[in-house]
Amino acid sequence: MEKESNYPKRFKFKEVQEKWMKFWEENKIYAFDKARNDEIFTIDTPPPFVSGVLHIGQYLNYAWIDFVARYHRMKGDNVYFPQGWDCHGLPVELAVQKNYGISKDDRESFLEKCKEWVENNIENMTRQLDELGYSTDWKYVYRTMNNDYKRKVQLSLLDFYEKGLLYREKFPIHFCVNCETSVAKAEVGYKEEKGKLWYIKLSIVGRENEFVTIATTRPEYMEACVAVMVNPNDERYYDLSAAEIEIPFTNRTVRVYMDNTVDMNFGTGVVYVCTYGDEMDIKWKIEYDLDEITIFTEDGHMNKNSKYQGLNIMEAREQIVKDLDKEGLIEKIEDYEHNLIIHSERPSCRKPIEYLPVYQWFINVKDFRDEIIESGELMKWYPEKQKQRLIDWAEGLDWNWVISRQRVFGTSIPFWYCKDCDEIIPPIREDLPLDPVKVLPPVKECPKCKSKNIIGEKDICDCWVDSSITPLEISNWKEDDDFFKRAYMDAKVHRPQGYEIIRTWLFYTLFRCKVLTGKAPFYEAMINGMVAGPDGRHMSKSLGNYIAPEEVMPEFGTDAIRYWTAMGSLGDDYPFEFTWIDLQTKQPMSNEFILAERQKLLESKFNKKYRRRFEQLIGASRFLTKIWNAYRFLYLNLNKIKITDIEINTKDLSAIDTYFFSEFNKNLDLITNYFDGYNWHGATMILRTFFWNEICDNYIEAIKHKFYSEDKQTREISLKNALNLFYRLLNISSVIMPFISEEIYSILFKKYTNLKSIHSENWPKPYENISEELAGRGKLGIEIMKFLRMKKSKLQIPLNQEISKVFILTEENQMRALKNLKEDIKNTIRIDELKIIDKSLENSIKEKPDLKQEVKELNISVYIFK
RNA sequence: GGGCCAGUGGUCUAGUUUGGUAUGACGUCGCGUUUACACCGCGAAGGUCGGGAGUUCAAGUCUCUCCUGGCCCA
Repeated sequence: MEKESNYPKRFKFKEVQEKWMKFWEENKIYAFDKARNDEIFTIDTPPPFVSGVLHIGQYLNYAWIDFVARYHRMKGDNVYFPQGWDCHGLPVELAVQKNYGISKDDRESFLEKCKEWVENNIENMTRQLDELGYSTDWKYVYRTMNNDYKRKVQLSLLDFYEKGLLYREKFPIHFCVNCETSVAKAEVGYKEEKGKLWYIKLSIVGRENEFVTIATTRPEYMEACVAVMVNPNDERYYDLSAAEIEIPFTNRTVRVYMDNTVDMNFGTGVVYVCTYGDEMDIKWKIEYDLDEITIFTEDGHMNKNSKYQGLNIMEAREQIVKDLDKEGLIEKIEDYEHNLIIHSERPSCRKPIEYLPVYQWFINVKDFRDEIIESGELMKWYPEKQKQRLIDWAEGLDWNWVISRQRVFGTSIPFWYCKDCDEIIPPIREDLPLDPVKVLPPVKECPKCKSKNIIGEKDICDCWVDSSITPLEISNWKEDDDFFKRAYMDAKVHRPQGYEIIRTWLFYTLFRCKVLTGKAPFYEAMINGMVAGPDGRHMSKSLGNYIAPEEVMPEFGTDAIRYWTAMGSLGDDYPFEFTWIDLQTKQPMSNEFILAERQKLLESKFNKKYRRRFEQLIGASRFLTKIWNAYRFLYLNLNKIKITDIEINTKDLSAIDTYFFSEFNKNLDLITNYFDGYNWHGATMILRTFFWNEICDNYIEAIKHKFYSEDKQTREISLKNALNLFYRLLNISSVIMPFISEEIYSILFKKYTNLKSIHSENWPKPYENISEELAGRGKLGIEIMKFLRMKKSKLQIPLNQEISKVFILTEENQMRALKNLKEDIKNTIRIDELKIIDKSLENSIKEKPDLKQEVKELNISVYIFK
């Protein structure tokens, strides 16, 4: 007998994970073979933003990607599976400012710190992915902050410039006049505020004493008014079509436009368009090509375009209202509650945000709407319905892409411009990558106006400019033409991602890669949903429904987490379940109660009183334990029964074996179909049910007795058959649960194959030459066993106790089959005396059974004697 | 405010494209206690498919509307 340590009762995932993580890396189990020259299956994985830790939603995302990689490798595809890191972003700058107290103005050391911070985070997150069993080949890792990556980004921008698709123009951005800085969209928020609605009368040109009344929350914008809008369906204003309106205190008039996005129920149904009161103003300015009249300075005062020059915004508002009132132009003032856009990410500020036009860099994307849709249509979508998100977005697109950001840590926009005539000066291709702030322009003077006033652009690229060329980065675009052809042009490129970035990452990638290469980048996309809290709401710390991966990984291990992710459904949100439990009473507690307790108690006390129970992960762990126990049983017998291989011979198959092999074939087919459609949920359900309820509860139970047979050959053949079937199931499991599969493989199967790792194994094949007729007989046997087991339970006979006598009556045509199954039934159910009797002899049975029942479906009657 | 997606027993989930009274798991309850596994086995209860209206012989499945949640945009 071997020691307990050789077949531990429990699956010790901690040690197992460490062991195999190391083994896989040292033996390069997941290495991409660049020399292999068949078609490449490229997986264009999302480069996660290097926030420091992966959250549970990303675990789902990356586990799924790993399923794709493992499954396709097993299917024999030449899988190219690199991983990257999205390094740039506002949060890096904010973190560095906060954690190191360095200002952006100290550009060089600030950038150094940003890099350092990113490096640390990449290290942590790499470790997390390794722990997740992520089978990427780290040899092909990339980072958006590296020079070779930046080079590709800048080359692509130069291409766009040369195609006439890149330009520079003034465009309004969020601007905080309190902090005197531009702010990113992520830094602004909305605040409910009680304000006023001013009704202002404006006179109509050429119509004596006729006025139109507009309603506004921002009267100080009056002087920046460039148009007046009404809804074309608004009967009140039919006569206003194309009328000219006088703007008070200016010598200007503006036109009235009809636009059906105007809300007829707001105020009077007439609104004015200014530079720029809100986002609608920006939209209308572009749509109707309106003038641009700025009246604010960057420090929040009126500028030279205003008669109130020098006053701040609120002072100007007061004054203009007074002046309008003096002229009798204020019709009325109402209280009004509205959402104010504020600088919400800086708690010390939280002041209103204005829109100020500044020079921005643009890429023309509007003209490529149809091409993007076409690229989307060319792809296979899993699930199909997510395609709609892309198409709706593309169809509704009405702005070009603003690619510049007023930040410092990012890819430089590699252009200069002439301060006098706005001419753009491109870099020399061979000089890329470069930072135009630090490098002199390739010309001495402006080629257009001869000015010497040439400025290097200091804005940097939006992160999506970096990340929307990932298929080009991983295929070595403009570095290695041969590999680019193989890994992009001729490859099947798979794109896995969440639905929340269809409109950004996927959209821009489809756009840019097509423009740059002429070929739509993707063969297919697999879309995952978002992970929600147990209440179905978005996970957030303040809602108390948040869970960090490190809170559950040590308790349940990787395979259980991966199993949980596999149970999520394709393209839909998936809640992470847990229940709060009172540790004393063991009762579940409501979320509201827990939130209240959290606020009342100290954290340490709270943690002593309450604990979370993770139902889904418990369910996953049980399945792992079940697999583990099945392995242990086979292993224990393998120690007693010596076999030299696990090959099967069709002629050695019993009816029972045949039935389960046939069932395996059917289930393999189902699972393969589910996997082909990236429906992990469907596949995992089948695997679990088949393995647990068929293989463990029925198959192993039904062949157990053969392991103790007197006949050596019976013992060997039955064990071989069982191991063979178990191995195929283990191969399927290895996609979802790589650690337990490898562990069992190493103990049970390695000696019969010549593979270092189960992860080098192929996708299992179905059993050949299976007699369906024999399988039918096996099924009959199993059904009878199930029936007898149930009745034994009903009669309260312990399962290990023998039933003294059982008669099975059946018709002539089934007699032979049952006689062949007799030993299996007798030994599995533990019956002392089992008789198969012809039904026509029923009347001759004199004994009184404890239970007598006819089973029509099986065409039998059963007599049971306790 | 707009667009899209989702809403199935206490909880999660299959089924919705091609209409015919619902799948599996967790939990609950009853019985069984041990040479693979009580993180087990056998069995049972529990839903009319978010609300309402409509189409149809028939709707979870089609149409409309409302509610709730999610994502993106505003």
